[in-house]
Amino acid sequence: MKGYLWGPSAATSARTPQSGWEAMAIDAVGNVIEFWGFKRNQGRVWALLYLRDQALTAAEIEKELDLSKGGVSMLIRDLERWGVVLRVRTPGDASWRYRAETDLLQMARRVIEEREFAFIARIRADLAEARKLAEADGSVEREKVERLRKMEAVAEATEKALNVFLKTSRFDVGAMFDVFRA
Amino acid sequence: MKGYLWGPSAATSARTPQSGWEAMAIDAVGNVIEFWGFKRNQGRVWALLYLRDQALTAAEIEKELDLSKGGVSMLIRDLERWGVVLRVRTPGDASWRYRAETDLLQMARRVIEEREFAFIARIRADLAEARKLAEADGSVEREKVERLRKMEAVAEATEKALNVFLKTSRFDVGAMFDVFRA
DNA sequence: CATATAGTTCAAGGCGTTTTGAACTGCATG
DNA sequence: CATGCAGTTCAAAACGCCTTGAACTATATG
Repeated sequence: MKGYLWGPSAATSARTPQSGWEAMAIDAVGNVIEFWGFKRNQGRVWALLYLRDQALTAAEIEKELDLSKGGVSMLIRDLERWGVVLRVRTPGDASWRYRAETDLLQMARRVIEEREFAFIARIRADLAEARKLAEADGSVEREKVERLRKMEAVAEATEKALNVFLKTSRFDVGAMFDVFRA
Repeated sequence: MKGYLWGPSAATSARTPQSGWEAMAIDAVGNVIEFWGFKRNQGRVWALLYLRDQALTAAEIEKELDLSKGGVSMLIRDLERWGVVLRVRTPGDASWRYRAETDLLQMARRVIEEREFAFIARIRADLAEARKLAEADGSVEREKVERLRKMEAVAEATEKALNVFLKTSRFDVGAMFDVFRA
């Protein structure tokens, strides 16, 4: 419903969607990717490139998704860094073109691993530290220390669940996604 | 580092922490809970009540966590609705007191189930709809429809992974957390 | 090397969410 | 039934994140 609907401009290409199904799919991917903790527009850019199945210029992406020049630059930088978009130089053309690599879930897993694990690990460390301090302080009741220990377990549980989450997306899902790589 | 450090007020109770370990633990729980998609301060309120192991008044919570009156009211409302905090009336006291129930992870799972599944389901529906439209439109290449189908698979994968995530936190973790209920 | 166009950077602005605080409601008590 | 305090509500402020757009840098071309 947002972006991607500023008039027909029918001349652009035979591919320009008349009915909104392309935009709908693009936005849907944007939403999935947002769920995984990335920016909506990162998902939309990837989806556009993937669906069109051809390398587009930054200017084209900007126009198709109704983003700003600077925004496209930054979004592409992220996607390149994660290896899900490739920058290619076409012969007679002065500007770069970008095309989608297909391992979107792989990258999600990788980035989440780096990002979230560090975060949860830090929390666990804080709780462990708090418990140690409480234990050292002789005046703290045993029961209270016990409760701190249980709270640590919450953080551990989160870490563990996250682990399973990622493992699943690696094998279960990963196998399923070999279609992409084929 | 934020909230919870406005001077000693040593008279309040023998429990008032001199060294920051209690605040540290409370903030850590706030961070875990935020990770699970709730408000940081919902976690902090729960953690305070759980750690103190006694029913506190709204005024006390307000003071201990340096929150506003209105904020405490709303936070408690949420926690009550989710069943992780109970409202109790003490005999000689005009005001309510609140105490922590111990099934924090249970509630996280329940709320996530309601909230996230609906969200992902909607996305999947959008993608399916987009594919149907594309299929109906005869001018769309087969390859493109195929790509739409693969994008649907991403959404399905997300749903599946989420499922495993929640199942894990139910059994694996759930078992571990029987200590809370004991 | 001058020019034009592509791409990058980042301060400022926009936007959605959370928190505040003041007005209000409700309840218990004298 | 008047008073005071506990609790609720909600508009406005604060906050954090994302995007914009203008200035800047890099690159290709004649």
